[in-house]
Formats: sequence, structure tokens, C-alpha cells
Amino acid sequence: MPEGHTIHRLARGHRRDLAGRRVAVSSPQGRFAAGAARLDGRILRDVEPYGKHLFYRWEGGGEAADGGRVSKWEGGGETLHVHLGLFGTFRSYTDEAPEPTKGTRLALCTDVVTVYLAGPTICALIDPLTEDDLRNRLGPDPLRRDADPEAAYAALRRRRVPIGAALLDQRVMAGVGNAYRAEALFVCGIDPRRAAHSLTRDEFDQLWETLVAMLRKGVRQGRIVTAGRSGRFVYGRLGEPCRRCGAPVAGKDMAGRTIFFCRICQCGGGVPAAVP
DNA sequence: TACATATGATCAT
DNA sequence: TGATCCTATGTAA
Repeated sequence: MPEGHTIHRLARGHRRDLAGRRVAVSSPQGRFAAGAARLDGRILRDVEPYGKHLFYRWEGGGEAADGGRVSKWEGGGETLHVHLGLFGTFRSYTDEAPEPTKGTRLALCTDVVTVYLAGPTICALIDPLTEDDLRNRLGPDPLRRDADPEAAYAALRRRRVPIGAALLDQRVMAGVGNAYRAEALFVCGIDPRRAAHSLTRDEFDQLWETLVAMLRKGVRQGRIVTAGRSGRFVYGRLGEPCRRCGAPVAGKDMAGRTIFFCRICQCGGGVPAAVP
């Protein structure tokens, strides 16, 4: 589930349900017990998405358990950082919440909602310097208004890897995952095996616009729908007929994951498919 | 019960 | 490139 659209959608929902409210924070599984104790009972100020990362910001510095000794966690600087990785999932319950599953790392409860987080790659408190380092390593996020596509273009021109690999590199742009890289390259008629730096300016512009449109649609719909009412062009369709030309969809390992593409429709600078 | 699988990322070699 | 970490779900046995 988690590419950038999922993260931005979660941020919206959590901002709506949790921000401005006092939150009971716990870690049923126990692996985030210390962090949860730091946050428990505080008011969530805001939730910010960036690429596949979520940042939860809290009011106040909390009452230090050790009686007020200044630590790096105090002073209002701590932020909850969540990255879902491949397996992470959030679940929200507005009615009665079920018992958390065995792997529930984090529980956030307000008077209106209970949120469970299981399986994240990252669930940790970070200080501002750590957050800076992290964000400086991320390329522009097509879903953010402040995204600067020039930075992504410049990064692509420097890469000596295939464009299909470069799109998964979060330093190039943040938020694109295995499904969107395949779908966007298909729509733009770009062969994923081409060198990243070989993209023309026009090709890059079209690719960026396509990703912005696709990701936004994903946020609206809560799932990745790129072809027609409920389908996808190539992602996960190995061997099935291409929706444009009928040739079997190809699969190839690229950057450790399978890239799906059409050898006919994406032969270099092929004719672009219709943008959804 | 066991296993395969999944839209991610890091670290070691 | 391969090993590793994280969890839930669906299918096979």
C-alpha cells in the first residue's frame, strides 16, 4: 500500500482526527514503549507528509519523567517519525476499536478515533537535526506544493543508472515507488532501461506532470488506479496483454524490484499513451 | 501449520 | 548483489 499517495492520505486523515487533540499514546507491542511514554497525553499539533515519511509534531516538551532534567527529547523539539516501509499499515477505528494485534507498535487514541500502527520500518522520536539530515537527503515530493521539479531533473541528469532505477531513488524524487514508476514510464512511453540522463527536457516534464497527476489521483482514491476504472497499465500484470498494443507485459529486475513494462509501447521515445 | 507474497530501505560484501 | 528487518494476508498442505 505505501507509496507517497498513501502517506499523504494518512497525513490528511490523521490531521483531521488527531491534530489539536490530546492523544493517549501507547505501544501495545512494547517496542516503542519509551517513545510512547514521552508523548502520552500531549496534544498533537500537526502531521506533515514528505515523500514516504510522516512527521507528527506535538505541543509542549512534556513532563520529564526524571523530574525536569533537560535532555535532547525535551524543549518541544521532538517529532514522531514514521516510515511504513513495505509492510507498515495504519488502521483507524471511529467506533469501538478491536484489541490491537500482536505487532501493533503504536496506538494513538483520542475521543474520536483510535489509530493502530503495525509493521513500520521506522517509528521513532527524532530531534530537529536528525530531521534536517533526513530531509536533505530527499528529492522533491511531487505531491507537495513546494516541490521543485528542477531539483529532480538535475539529479536525474547526474545519474548513471537506468531511469527505472532512478525513480525509486528517494534522493531523486520522494514518494514514488514500484507501482508508480512502472505506470508513469508506461504512460510516457519511456523505456525503463534507458539511462536516466538520456531523458530529454520534454520527456522529464511529461514524466513529472504524469507523476503529479497520478499521485494526486491516488491520494483522492486511496489506491493506485491508472488505467480505466479500476486497472493498471502494466504494474503486476506480467505476461498479460498490454492494454494498448496487446503484447505481453514484460518484467525485469531493476534496483532490486520488478519493473513491469511493454517492450512495444516503451521502445525508446515511443508514442505516449493517453494520460489518465 | 507453513509458506509465499507485498506498493521499502539499509547495510555488508 | 544479497542478506536482513518489519507484519498481515491469502493460499496450499
